[in-house]
Amino acid sequence: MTKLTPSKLETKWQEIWDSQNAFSSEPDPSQPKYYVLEMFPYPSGRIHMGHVRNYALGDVVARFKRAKGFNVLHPMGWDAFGLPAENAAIERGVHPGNWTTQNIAAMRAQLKTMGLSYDWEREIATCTPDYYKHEQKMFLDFLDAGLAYRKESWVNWDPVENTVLANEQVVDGRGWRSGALVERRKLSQWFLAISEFAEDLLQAIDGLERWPDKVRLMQNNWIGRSEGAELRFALTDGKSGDIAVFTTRPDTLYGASFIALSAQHPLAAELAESRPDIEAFIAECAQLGTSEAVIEKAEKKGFDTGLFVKHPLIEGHKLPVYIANFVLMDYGTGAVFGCPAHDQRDLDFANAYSLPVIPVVRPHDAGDDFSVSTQAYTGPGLLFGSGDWSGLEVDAAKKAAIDKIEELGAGARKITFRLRDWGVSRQRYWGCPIPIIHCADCGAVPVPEKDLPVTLPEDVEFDSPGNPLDRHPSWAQVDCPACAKPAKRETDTFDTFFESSWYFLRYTDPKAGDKGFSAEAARYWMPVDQYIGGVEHAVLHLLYSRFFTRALSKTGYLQLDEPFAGLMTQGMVCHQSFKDGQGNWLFPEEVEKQDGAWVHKQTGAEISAGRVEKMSKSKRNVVDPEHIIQTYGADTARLFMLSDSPPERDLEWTESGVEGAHRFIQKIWKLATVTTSCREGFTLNKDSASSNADEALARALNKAIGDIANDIERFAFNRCVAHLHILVSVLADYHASEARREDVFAFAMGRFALLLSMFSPHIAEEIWARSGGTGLVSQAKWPEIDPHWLKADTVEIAVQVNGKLRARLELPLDCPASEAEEKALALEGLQRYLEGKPPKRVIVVPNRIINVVC
RNA sequence: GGGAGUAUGGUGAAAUUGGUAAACACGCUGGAUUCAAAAUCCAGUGCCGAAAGGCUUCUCGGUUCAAGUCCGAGUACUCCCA
Repeated sequence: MTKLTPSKLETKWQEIWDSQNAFSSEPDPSQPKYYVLEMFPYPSGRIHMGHVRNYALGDVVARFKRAKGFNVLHPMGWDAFGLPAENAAIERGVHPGNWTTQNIAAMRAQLKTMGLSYDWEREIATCTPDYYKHEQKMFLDFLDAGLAYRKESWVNWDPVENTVLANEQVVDGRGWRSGALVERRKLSQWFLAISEFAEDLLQAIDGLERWPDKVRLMQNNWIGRSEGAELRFALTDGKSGDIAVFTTRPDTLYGASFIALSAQHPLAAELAESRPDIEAFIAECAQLGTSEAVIEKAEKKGFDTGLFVKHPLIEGHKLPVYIANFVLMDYGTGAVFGCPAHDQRDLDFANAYSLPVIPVVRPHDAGDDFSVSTQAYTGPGLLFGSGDWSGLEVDAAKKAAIDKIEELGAGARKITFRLRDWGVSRQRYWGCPIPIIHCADCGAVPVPEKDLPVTLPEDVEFDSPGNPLDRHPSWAQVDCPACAKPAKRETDTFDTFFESSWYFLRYTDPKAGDKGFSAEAARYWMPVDQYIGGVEHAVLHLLYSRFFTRALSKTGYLQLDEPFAGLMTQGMVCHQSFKDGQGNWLFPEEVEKQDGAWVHKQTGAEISAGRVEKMSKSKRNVVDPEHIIQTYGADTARLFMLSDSPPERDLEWTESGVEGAHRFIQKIWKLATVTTSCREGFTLNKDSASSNADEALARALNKAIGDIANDIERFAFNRCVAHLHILVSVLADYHASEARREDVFAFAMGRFALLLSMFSPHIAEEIWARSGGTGLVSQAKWPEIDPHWLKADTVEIAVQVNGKLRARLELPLDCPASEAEEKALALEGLQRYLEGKPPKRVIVVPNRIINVVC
């Protein structure tokens, strides 16, 4: 027997797949298509276990659908713009482009060792002008369509990184990467009008049936639709004008006791001009950042402006106007009316500034003396002390309130969304240049189409903080396309979510030159039938992609709303973490277990084993896939990834688990080495089977074919591996039995190879070839089940007495209930439980269970 | 603070519609082989019990002939939003 050398075997088959272009795909309207996509990686330079898991999962789906006769598109590429390349440039003096290109080459080589069934002809890298020129054009088209615009906005500014941060990049008021205290700044930025589609993006979630409920809910919450009213409060005491507020609780209007303005509200700014104390308070609020979480946690602070507004319903009643640190300018109108009795935030504020607390909704079991002191009442109930609305339920009162406000001309019904437009400007070099030229006379002028792409200059310096494009001596200096006077290029680049919002479309037609993709290619391949990736992208990436698909449809690129018909979010890859006596993290390969205790391999010092948690470089609880693949082979690594844990759950990587998978592969290899070539055309069926052993093998084989197909469809890959184990032990038993026939065995091994190829394709190809299979197993069709072998003559039925299992009974399949009952009651073992009494009732579930009640 | 999810042997887990709980694997124990070990093979392995038997899916309660699965309350952990 020849020893299994995974690296040799795997390289051999990878070269064959490559040379035959085994996984290339062209549109073919005569065939049903299936688009399998895994989230493309950032080219950090090395693959990690999360990648291995993601791609192993996707490859099962791709290979299975191919075997089932679909024309499968399964591409791979690189999300190649981003900050790490610039950090490398700063730290090591390498150009971000070179760094990225080298990383891509290294990672591509690593990925190729996994034996994934990608159409490498379609590989893309988003940092190439060939890719990003199309998104520059898209941006200009969005601009034309009113889906992109420029506005001044408050941003989270990271003073160390010199860039704008998204709210989710601000953690506890600090930049997620730099840890610097974030400042608020007002900047002119480019925005995409994602909120135009808010209603549609929300409604369409219902149709995403093959998405996890969890993700659908997260998208729902993120969009955050709320129904309410916008109403205007007129300023009083000689001041003209009014303040517009948005509220979801118009029913509590009679309980209003103050108005609160955001510190960024125009009226606040106006007051600050003549009031240094207000200016100082606004500056204090600016320290807080813009994230809702930070604002929610902060102490509620306000500043009395001395202004008053008229209450629209209560004649002669005035409300004071405050500037408050908890009101968001970006949400609603940047102003709220405070009803302390029914909103905790308003109540905290009112108590701090001694404002009245007037309850207007009482719980059903409370009387009109219901009062509120430190706990706001936000539950259901009846209105009271509210004029005509008294006695109404909250929902009815909301409706009545809006009707009244509209009747008075003081406001109107309004729906607002939490979702805000997407700011895409980043003060960064390594991103796609925004194709705009700023002219003193003409303003922001789009770069003419003939001048696209606007490419990044190569000669840039990273020796000081900030955006190198800003400092470049000549790059930004151009003539205005409109008036030809000297002008300046936009030096901001796009948020890197821009590239990942349409890459799945580029894959459908990766060489298209005039547009990012042709409408025909998109029509054939889209939508993505199965998208697979980490749940960390459940909100932003998926939402931006859904928006982009709509925006591109609106601008004539395609006709489609939803890009991803099916979504699967995989769990994390985890590993135990280790610390030495000094509290330093240790790599798993530095420790070993001796007599049940963890010790350092070299020093023998005792090690404390920590939690099993997500693999991360900082905790060193990582295992390098390259090392694993070199040691055990890709077939083993992939098999283990798919074994024990279901895909959506976290997976614990353990050495013993990999070794177990490897033992299984070696057991398979032993069978492979004794496989002979099957006679052409031989099939194991009821005519050719000649012994009990043949029949047992045929039954196991057909059961495995059905079970594995079924379980792949439901992503139960861990169960698939269990079915393989069962089949392999039947194959091994068959080979060891005296009744063995070589042609039967070879036939069964060929079928087994086909099943195995979904998970461990290299060894499967080898078995396929040895057993006389034609062509590649990777291109073979999924076998038909022979129903003859799935029928059983008899079934074992459980017999219960009062719901407790007391006996088992062998009965013919589909035995009539009366006969089954009779036989069950006749069971000797049952009598002692019946104690001679006649049964009160007997329930017979055919082919499953009999329950005797007595 | 709001929302969602999860909880099954020593471990990862399985049980698709309420119908024989623990498939498959890891680990462990014993045996075979070996000068010895590794590897391999065989057997055992939910818990209590010598056995008969009893008990068992986080806890408590409910619905049902029958509950891991459905309903209610609670506990713990995880995730999302704040």
